[in-house]
Amino acid sequence: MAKEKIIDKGAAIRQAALTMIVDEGLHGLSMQRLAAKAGVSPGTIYLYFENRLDMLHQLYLEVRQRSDQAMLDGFSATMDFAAGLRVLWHNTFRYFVAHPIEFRFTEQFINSPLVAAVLDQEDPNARQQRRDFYARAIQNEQIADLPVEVYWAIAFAPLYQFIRFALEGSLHLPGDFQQLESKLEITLTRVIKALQK
Amino acid sequence: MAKEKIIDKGAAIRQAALTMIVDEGLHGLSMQRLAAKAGVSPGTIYLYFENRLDMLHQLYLEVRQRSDQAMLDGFSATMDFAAGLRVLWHNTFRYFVAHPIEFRFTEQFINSPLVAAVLDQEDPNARQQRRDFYARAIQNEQIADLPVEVYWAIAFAPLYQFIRFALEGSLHLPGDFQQLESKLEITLTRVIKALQK
DNA sequence: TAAAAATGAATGAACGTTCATTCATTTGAT
DNA sequence: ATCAAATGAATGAACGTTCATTCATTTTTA
Repeated sequence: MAKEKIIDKGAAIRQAALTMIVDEGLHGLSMQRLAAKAGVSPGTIYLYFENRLDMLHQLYLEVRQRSDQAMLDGFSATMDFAAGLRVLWHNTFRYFVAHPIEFRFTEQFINSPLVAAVLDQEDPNARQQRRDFYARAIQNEQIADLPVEVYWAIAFAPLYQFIRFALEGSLHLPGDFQQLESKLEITLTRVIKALQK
Repeated sequence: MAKEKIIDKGAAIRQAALTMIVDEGLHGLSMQRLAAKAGVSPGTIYLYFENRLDMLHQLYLEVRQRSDQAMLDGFSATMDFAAGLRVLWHNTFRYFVAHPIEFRFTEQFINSPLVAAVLDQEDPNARQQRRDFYARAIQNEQIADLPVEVYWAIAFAPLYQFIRFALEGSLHLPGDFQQLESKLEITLTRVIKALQK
């Protein structure tokens, strides 16, 4: 009943584009070489995307949507602060360790001027959930009443730096993932301490 | 005795290149448009740089050298941990708030695959000083005996995130810089708390 | 006036994008 | 059940432009 192999050209293009960007940079993505790598003709790309810039925007929004979704798995803004932050941290860490190409693509994109064009198109639900969580934690006196930039810089920047380390390192060695998760836990514990009243 | 105006073409090229990259991305830097913007002919660029890639590498290493120098101003690895970290944070913050283009260029570059080619050419003295400072702080029990990734993620990631916020925000408004420095100080205090034994 | 610095026209390769064309599949009339 | 008509996904050659780079020539400096 099921087809033996459905060749989804749109998916092939997306996949090839991400790895090309990660390997060669945003400037290294040429439409003709992308077509060759995706096993598709140049014209085909333009059936799926309006143009090169539109493709980059779409790629980012899709990748970002998926990681935002993964981050919120099992999370609720009404959770106890330490428990909620732990969920956010572990979800994010696991998702990006499993999807390193998406992590590096995201980092390249958000550090390029391209990001300005899509900032307002990011998932508003994810954003709102994180906001509510922060507001509630202050209200319940689970964390100090810190300015939002201070809160954000302490609560999340170490997480992303830690993921960067994890992806640079020797993740292929056995046992490394567990060791990393335990170091992540140490980091998280101290971050929570830093935010408390 | 001094010339009225010394036109340093090398400096004009470097300056124009940085702003072009910040405004249009690494892929937006074309040699011909760069020449036009720097008020120089295309061939002139090749008197100062071997080729486009060499220029990007040199730009990064020079920018990085200057920010590393600024960061270490008045710092010594033998300082008390809290005092030393405060010097590093404020130096870095002030330098990049005064040089936003260099900050954004650096962020773009280190998040691109180009960084791999120059990682081993970064200032080894700056690196060693930071290492010594970390080792001493543990030895003197001024901070907990944390894995280096944990230490680094907590001690510096919030600083760079905070600079990112500062550069996005309305720095041109009067009084904003002082307000930012006081928020930086709040962040630093909590980071130090997170690292202590 | 000799040397050094700078020029800018020229080059071929590569770029993003277009579009006339193909053809396997789906539709609908019989 | 048959088959002509219609569809639209996919192609890839071709377009005009822009790319990084070169080098014979001119300008500036000392």
